[in-house]
Amino acid sequence: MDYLAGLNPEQKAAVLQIKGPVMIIAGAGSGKTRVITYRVAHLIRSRVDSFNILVLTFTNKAAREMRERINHICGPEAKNIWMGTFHSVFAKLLRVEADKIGYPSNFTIYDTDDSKSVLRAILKEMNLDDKLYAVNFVLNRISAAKNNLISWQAYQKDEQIQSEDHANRRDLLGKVYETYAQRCYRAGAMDFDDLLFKTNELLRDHPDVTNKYQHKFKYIMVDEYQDTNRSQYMIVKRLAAVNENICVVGDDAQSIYAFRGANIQNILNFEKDYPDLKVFKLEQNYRSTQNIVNVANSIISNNKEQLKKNVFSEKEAGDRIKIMRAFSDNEEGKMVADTIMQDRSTNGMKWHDFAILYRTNAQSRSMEEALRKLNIPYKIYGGLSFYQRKEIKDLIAYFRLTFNPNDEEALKRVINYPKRGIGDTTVDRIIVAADKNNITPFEVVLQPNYYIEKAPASLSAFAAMIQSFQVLAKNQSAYEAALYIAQHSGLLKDLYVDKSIEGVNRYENIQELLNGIKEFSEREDIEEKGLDVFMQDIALLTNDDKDKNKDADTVSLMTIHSSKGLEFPQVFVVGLEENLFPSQMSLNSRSDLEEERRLFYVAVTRAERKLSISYATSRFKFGTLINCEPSRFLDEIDAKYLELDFSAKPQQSSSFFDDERNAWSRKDTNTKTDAYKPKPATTPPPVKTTSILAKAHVVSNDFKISDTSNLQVGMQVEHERFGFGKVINLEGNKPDVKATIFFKEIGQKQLLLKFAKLSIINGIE
DNA sequence: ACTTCGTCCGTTTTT
DNA sequence: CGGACGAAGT
Repeated sequence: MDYLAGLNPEQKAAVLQIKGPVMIIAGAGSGKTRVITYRVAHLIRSRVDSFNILVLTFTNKAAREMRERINHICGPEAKNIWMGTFHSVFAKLLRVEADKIGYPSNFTIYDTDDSKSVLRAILKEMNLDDKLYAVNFVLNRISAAKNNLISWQAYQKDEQIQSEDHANRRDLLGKVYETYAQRCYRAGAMDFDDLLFKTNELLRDHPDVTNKYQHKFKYIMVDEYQDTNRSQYMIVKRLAAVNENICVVGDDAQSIYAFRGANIQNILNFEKDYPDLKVFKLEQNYRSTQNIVNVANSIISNNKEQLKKNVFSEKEAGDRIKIMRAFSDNEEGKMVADTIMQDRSTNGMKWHDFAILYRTNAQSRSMEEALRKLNIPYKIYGGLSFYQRKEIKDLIAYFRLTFNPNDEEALKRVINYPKRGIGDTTVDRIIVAADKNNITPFEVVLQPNYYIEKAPASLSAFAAMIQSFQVLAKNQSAYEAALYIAQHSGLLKDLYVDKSIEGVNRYENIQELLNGIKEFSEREDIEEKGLDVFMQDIALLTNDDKDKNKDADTVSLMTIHSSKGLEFPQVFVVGLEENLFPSQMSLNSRSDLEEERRLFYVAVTRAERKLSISYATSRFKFGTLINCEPSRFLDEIDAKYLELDFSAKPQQSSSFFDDERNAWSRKDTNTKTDAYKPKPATTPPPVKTTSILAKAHVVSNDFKISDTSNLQVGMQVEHERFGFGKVINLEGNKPDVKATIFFKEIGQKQLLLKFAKLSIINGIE
């Protein structure tokens, strides 16, 4: 029982309570992960079969870390535990049970880009106003519906929803949702929300299946429970219904994902679901100094809705929290970089002891620039992940198509990449034919001449190629198949030819992916090593996956959202300005604002020893400079914990920041509104630059378009815009003759004669 | 069929 | 400022 020794009484009690419903309210830095891992270890030591344990997390990283730690304590038994993100665990389950809901077990997982692309196509087909039906809006709406377990049928029947859509002149949203759902189904694809939504349908409609998993997962633990949405909530509730050995862990103060459907009520009301619930509160913070904890507490106390708890620290009081004011976003970056430079040498710290946290990804730019200037090594977390890069998605699209030829998005992505003469019009014809005949686009491609007019021969070649991939993928290892596909699709060559910096980069990325697949192929610990297995949850992987040099000594930059669960000796929270943090979007409702405040709470509680908070009084937004006022959140912190790092005015009034805010409004009462108007009226109309170049050549009086069918090398010609030139080469056949012409004013150009308007001046000199 | 250029648009946050 | 999309040119 050695693992219990290092726990405080509350932690220990939570670990030991393995039967029945349990809720652990874990304040920031209170040793939550330890408690979960030890609790799992304790389950196994208590002779619970590891096959009967399910642990759900929100990020792959959390799952991986936890598995490692449990592995450490329990050894190989850990492997049998179902542990992972909601999305990956239920994707796995759905692949097993796919036939029950009419899906192939190798269904594709559409990422957000895929979903948007499907929607764009639908909205276009339906001829809907792209202002009213903005893709992002529509996707959010559908996503919200799914997360609340509202099917498209229910959506269309729901009077409240319908009247709301009607009032907004978006009557066809329900129809869009329906088409979207059908399109995904036809493609054998599920989006992120479907993974949970369909799991719910499966469990709802198949009692035998539900029963099976209820008895399999006798012990269920859910991390970050405050971030669950209705869909996740219902899955957990169903699975736990028989044994009720359900343990949820979370912190209502750190619920920051309402925007994607998380419902904080799930944790606030958990007790109502399980009356004989045992609640444990972990209130001692082992991470941060007292000052930091106190600041965090004073921030969160402004929220109305919360479970009451008293987070405290017994560490030293620590430094006061430094508030920095900058005059611009660039200066803010400079101040942060300077401070890092200085503190590192003064206090003998490592680069990796520092983190810079911001509200929006766009803010990383000014920080990066400042760090680069001082040669400070840094790493940006989040942003677009390896798997979101174009070249990676392209190759993966070939893989997807190989295993699921119905995957329409994958098909559209690669049917003409690399270029093989299948243009948009042909693709449109394919889609139309597929819709009309109620078949998948790939089936059209298999018999192009039967379904569409004027099918290019390259279509059949493309189909044959994909089919050859299918055969190959069955018989070869993941690596062999992947390499073959990369080569024979032409993708590898296409990238190889591009010798630009980005081109070389892309080529290297592909190599890196292939290496990753190779490693996968050589793994000893799994049975099935086909490319299809590798592919299964690749859509669910995110950035932190292939961190080869995660030990590198660098400053960390990331959004506050992605910092959740992490901790750093010294933290900078930047951009504490009205309309940025709190975000402008959150100012309309109390609950949104409270979520912003929780986000601030999360940011502050990442710091172990030192915390600096900064704001700028002006910054660039969409390329224009705007004025900013300090965030209201700054006022909410008790001033006694603060240290203002600029020549502060005498603090006679209750709040310094009030002064500054008033100063702004006195100076310019329109600051707020001006900044967010699309374009200030003062901006002069943009100067047309095109005509200047275009008119560089004045056409001769006797310019008339000649018949160029007998054009020969060496002839002098005149072009409307390019001026006088000499033909230096001709290539290509009949209608597609391409001429290379050297123009006196402009230089060498390639022109297609069937389009070019040329006047022949004279013959060969 | 493909390329290039101009316009419009917008940003939270992510599995 | 940067990406996404449509129009016009090649």
